Amino acid sequence: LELSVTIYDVAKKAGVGIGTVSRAINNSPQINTHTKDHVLKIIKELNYQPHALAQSLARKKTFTIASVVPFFTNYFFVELLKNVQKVLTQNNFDLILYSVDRMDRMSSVLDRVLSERRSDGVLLISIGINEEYGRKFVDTPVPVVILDNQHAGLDSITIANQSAAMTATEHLINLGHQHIGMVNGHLSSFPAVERLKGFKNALNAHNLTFHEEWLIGCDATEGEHGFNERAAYSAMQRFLAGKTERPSALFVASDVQALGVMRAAKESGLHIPQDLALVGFDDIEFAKFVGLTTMHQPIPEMGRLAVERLIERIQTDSEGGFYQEMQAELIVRETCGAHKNFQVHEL
Amino acid sequence: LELSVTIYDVAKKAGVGIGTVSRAINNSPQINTHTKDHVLKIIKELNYQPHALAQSLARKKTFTIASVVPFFTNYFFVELLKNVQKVLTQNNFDLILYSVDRMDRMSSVLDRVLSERRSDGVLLISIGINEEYGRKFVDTPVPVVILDNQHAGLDSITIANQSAAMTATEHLINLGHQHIGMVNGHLSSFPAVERLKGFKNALNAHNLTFHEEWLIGCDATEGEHGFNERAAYSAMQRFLAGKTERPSALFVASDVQALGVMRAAKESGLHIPQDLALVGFDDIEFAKFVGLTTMHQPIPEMGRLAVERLIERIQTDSEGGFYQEMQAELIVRETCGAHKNFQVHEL
DNA sequence: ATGAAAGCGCTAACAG
DNA sequence: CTGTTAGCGCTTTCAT
Repeated sequence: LELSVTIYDVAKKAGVGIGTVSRAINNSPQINTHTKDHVLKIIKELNYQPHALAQSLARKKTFTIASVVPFFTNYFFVELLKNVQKVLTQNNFDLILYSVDRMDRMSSVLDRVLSERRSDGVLLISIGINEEYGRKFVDTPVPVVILDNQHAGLDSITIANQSAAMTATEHLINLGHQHIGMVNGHLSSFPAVERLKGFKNALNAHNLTFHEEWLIGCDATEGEHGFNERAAYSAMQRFLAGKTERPSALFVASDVQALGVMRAAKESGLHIPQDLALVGFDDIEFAKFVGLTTMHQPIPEMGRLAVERLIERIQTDSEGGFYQEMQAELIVRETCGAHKNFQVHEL
Repeated sequence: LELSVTIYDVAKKAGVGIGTVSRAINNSPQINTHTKDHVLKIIKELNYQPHALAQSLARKKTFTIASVVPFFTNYFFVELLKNVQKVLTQNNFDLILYSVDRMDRMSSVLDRVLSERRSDGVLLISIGINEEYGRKFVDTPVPVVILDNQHAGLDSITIANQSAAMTATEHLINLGHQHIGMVNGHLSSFPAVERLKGFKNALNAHNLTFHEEWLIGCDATEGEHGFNERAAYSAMQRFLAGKTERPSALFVASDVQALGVMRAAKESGLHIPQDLALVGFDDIEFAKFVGLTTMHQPIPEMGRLAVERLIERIQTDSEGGFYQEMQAELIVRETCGAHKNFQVHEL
């Protein structure tokens, strides 16, 4: 209930000026070792802690970064965030987390992040920005890096979506599938667009025709551009109800969606992979558990790279605008039917 | 690349004093509507945004709360955090997130949170604090609320662990099970201790004996007091390898652990629920997907309540120390074998 | 090496 | 109503 002790209290009790106290805590070289020890002792006694906000204001440096994520429920974000946080902590940076649930609130969040100056840098995760904000972010002096999305002129790190989608699709093709559909997120999402391209490319490359009616889109109104279990479940339900002719295999744009597809398939009495082969995308923790064949994203590495890049930008104010693609890797499990004696998760 | 525009720039261009500008942005009643409009127009023109840190310093109020969570990978935290964030946003508060991976770093985080004054309040999620920090937190002027744990003298919100564990266990008993084991987290965790008590109580109440060897503890070295899939998987593997005699049912202290148990059981050729019935705890999103019978925690409500309580404390500096227990609810799905025609998740 | 003083950008009390 | 001024708690010249 005591008012907190300030640098003045320390200075007075130590019999020095506040400048000296400041030098002591910031271990400046311009201080006598002896006085420093003395000041440090007083600090301990008084249990003094510098006021972080005052420091930030004076230093013009906050040692925190702001991260904005879509209102996270997709475990891909979670795993990303976990690693982002980890690397941040290792570098003594704090994290202010903004999560955006409704797209119409996005701009207000972006504006705040841009100009409130509470952070030294911003990390946009899975956030697509329009031209207007692209310009703003390019012009702003605060470093920005985008993860799982991209924008010209801004540091961006993504998975190689197209080639990964091709790999996934070709795996199905190599397994003998000729009738392949795709369940995708909403095309307002960058990854969704890219993965669709890759899917089509694979089909083309193998002289298979792309069936528009086998492209199962997920409702973006359910949030996250349809990249969630529920949206995929509903979409799949509708799809199965409406068609008699269906593909023998599906490339699903994310693991959480694959879960929804599996649920819908099960309810329709379809067996996976016998009746329907599946390959997902992400390799979230749960994928292993349900035997989902999927494209593994190096999530920890992506998080690490993004943060390291951001911190580098902050500390060296180097030029922005680099774009890096990470490679995904096919993890063959059971849902694609690749193994003869597959053991899927059954209770 | 421009240095940011300050309140002085606005004042000068508007031909007023900075006080007036301040009044305009904080919509104080003590300002002429006309001048206010004028100032606001200039603000728009200059694209001025107040410096959040400077505001906080001057106001002695940050409008942000700090939350510390165990290095989150357990989906229970994630869902909690999601709702915490949501309610915070609704109240125009920001979130600084601290996550602690190693317990030995806990104290440094708690110290910082306590005295850096970057936040108006702190929310401890699933964090058990010792006497020393308990005292510190009780003495500090900054409001604290603890979620999913408790400490005397501090606002705490938990699920009614004991009675929920009893309910879960009794469900198994009512289904006819006489040989019931429990897989638990590490006993350094408050919920683990409470749930064990409830488990034993249920056994006692029904004249069933508690078998120490059927108490399957999870390794806390894997983090989160053993409340994770991996730890449970390993523990279950060891258990199944070592015993010939095993219980016919298991109460599992969390859903993520139940997932690990299921994985181990499957690998040992055990069928669930025929060979082994299971009831979990939490009702995370995936529980439904795998047909896990479990104790549902009202996670959104808990998050909401915690934040609302914290904000109330912040805004009214009322007394702390209230303790609230929320009730869990049994959700019967398939893993307990309750339904005759159960449909478990199978591919 | 150290104390004094000038900010950092804003709010709020104080005169008018 | 509005301008001026004194902080908020710290860092950082600038003298000494």
